[in-house]
Amino acid sequence: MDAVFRALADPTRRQLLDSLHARNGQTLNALCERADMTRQAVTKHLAILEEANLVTTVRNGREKEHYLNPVPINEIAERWIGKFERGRLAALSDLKQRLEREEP
Amino acid sequence: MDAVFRALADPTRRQLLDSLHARNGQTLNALCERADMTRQAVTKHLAILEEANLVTTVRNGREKEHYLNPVPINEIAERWIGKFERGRLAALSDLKQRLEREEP
DNA sequence: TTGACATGCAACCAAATGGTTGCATATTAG
DNA sequence: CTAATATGCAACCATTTGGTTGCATGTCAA
Repeated sequence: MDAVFRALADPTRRQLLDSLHARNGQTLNALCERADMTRQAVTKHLAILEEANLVTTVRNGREKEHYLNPVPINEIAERWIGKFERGRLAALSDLKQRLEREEP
Repeated sequence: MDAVFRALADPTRRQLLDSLHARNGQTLNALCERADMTRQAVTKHLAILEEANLVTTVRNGREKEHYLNPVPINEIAERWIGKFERGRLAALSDLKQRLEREEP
């Protein structure tokens, strides 16, 4: 879970996920074309995404296909974000009340 | 949005959000008691959470109350995570169709 | 008023991060 | 076979990050 959050923290990595979301199974070089950095930098980002289980790879000859795995994102949405959403309305009205009390 | 993702990347900060979720409006010292670091370190984390608009503060005399703001988390859930969840179901049904076609 | 308490600010430090370059390896095409 | 292509590995570097210590400021209570 921590690995997923840290993987999502970087905009470049989110852009890579976006790219895979648009076209799944892209090769490393294909992903590099859309990114403004060296291939090796992209490789590092992909390794972090893989470690967070957000990307799965399949070796195909000398190429490596990258597939998006949305399960960890789904888990975060359900197990972590859901908790805060449930408390959302209550917290907002609570904050509003306190602010109004501050300024009579 | 980027600030929110980066703020959520650190486990200490997520723990602070948890703490505020359990008891909203806590003071800095109160938040420090649950954290295993100096007050100044907690201050820095809270500043990052504030900059991401995840935490709002109200000065109350010599104390400062911290309130959780779940709106940015909600926005991420709706605008960003939702996209991948939609793709997930599509991918699943796609996989299901392929499997069914594979095995007639 | 004075001392204790809550927070703020700044300098400093080690480690992690994000990127580069250079070279190695493996596979496919001609 | 050989050359081009696709990826892997490692060393190196600058900046950011997460933490510390030390001191300053502001507020409440006795």
